[in-house]
Amino acid sequence: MAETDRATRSRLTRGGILRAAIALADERGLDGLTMRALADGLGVEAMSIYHHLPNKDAILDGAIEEVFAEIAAETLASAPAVPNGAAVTPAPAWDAAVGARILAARRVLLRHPWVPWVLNARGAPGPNAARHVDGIVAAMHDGGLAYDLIHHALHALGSRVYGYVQELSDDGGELPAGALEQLAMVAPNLAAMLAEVVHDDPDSTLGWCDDQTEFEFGLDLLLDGLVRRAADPSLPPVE
Amino acid sequence: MAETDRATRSRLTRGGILRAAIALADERGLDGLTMRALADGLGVEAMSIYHHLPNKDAILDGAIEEVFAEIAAETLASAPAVPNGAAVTPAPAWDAAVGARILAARRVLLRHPWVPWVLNARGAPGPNAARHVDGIVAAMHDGGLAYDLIHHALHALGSRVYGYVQELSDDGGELPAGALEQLAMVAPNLAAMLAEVVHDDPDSTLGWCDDQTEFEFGLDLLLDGLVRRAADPSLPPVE
DNA sequence: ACCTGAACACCGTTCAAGT
DNA sequence: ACCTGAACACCGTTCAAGT
Repeated sequence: MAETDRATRSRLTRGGILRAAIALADERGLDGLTMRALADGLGVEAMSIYHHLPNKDAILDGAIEEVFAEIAAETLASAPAVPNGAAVTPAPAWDAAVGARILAARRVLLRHPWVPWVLNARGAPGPNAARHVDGIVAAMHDGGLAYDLIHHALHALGSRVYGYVQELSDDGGELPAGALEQLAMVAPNLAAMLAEVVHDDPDSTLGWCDDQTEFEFGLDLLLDGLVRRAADPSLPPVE
Repeated sequence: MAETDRATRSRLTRGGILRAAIALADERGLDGLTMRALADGLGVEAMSIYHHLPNKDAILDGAIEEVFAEIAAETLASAPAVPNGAAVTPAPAWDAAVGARILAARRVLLRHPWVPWVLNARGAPGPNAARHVDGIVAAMHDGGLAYDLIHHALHALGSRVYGYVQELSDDGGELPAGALEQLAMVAPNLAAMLAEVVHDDPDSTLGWCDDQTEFEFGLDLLLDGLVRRAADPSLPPVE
């Protein structure tokens, strides 16, 4: 079905190109997403794409926007929209509401591991991304936070707002034999820590993503600190 | 002097290549660091470099290691080494010691704005980077934190351990006229926040780096939370 | 041994044709 | 209007020579 679709339909659409780009990046990674490979998958010549999207950056931006549409659906399914009138049900704590939105985004990004790389390189480009952040700002504002604190909070959360943190250590994997002993010669404390922390995270096979526990730990750390500062503005360094 | 140096010395060295690579990336950005441009600056043909470094990734890894040597010097100048015996002077609070090390790294990265991109793409590769992390682990361990909590802390701090956070919003700049009104139609809460937060950060001209206040706010938020969890292990979600 | 020049296999993209 | 094919200006890198 999808096969005949692809074979018969030589007519390109912006949406079809973006969906194909997402599928290709999901499957072969960001390096596999080239204009020529994308055109190949669409049964078309590379240059045909330029009649619907101006350049590759536009494809990446468009693909990211599609992903934020997915995030919006996932958010709606798990976190109710913020009512902008009086709440009929008892309002949930704002930090739980924010956490739910962020974790919904994370679930979607786990299906599209290349997205963080594009976001790092190009930022979050369009209205769908803006709406995602807007929902978080709204939840915080409804929780009584001042815009100034909300602004600091967005910076402190950083990429976590979009559901990811760039993983740098990749300590989940199995180190080769003797690696720990060699590390101990240059970084004994780090080696001692790694030796003690038995690491069995079968989930962290994706190199980019930290495992769920670490993500939630860092998220709670930040949200807790923000809750405390919202309650007691005399706390350390807001401005 | 440096001119004649470059002109007369056609003899290449690994160190000289790495220093030239750093200077080139500092000056023209990561995209400007190509094998051909690097060779040009060294007064040599592109292929000559391959006799001293196996490939471009090795150049990037080597350059990062040089930068971590700079960080070590900066750390030594501002944060005393952790004594591994009994402290003669009253030991500083571990969070202050960790913060000093991280802020020292940040000062160095401000001189090399391309480094975060390489670290994101390739991780921190060598012994100098390991020693930097080791100093932070040591400071935490001396402060009485368990290795398990230290491990969580490293994940929660993420790239902040190396002195940076990837900036995504770039909200410091001047928005074009009417942009805020247009944003308000799709993201009213976000727009209201931006409207209220007058942003005058002349320092944040580097797109990649958040300004010092935001960096320290997020850092303090995390360190405070870690201090509390170290003092009261019954707190939320350690494991 | 160290350095060179031409060439290869890729990129994204421009341009002049085709229908 | 939409799509094509050749070509351009770049990459990192291989290879066969040069000294």
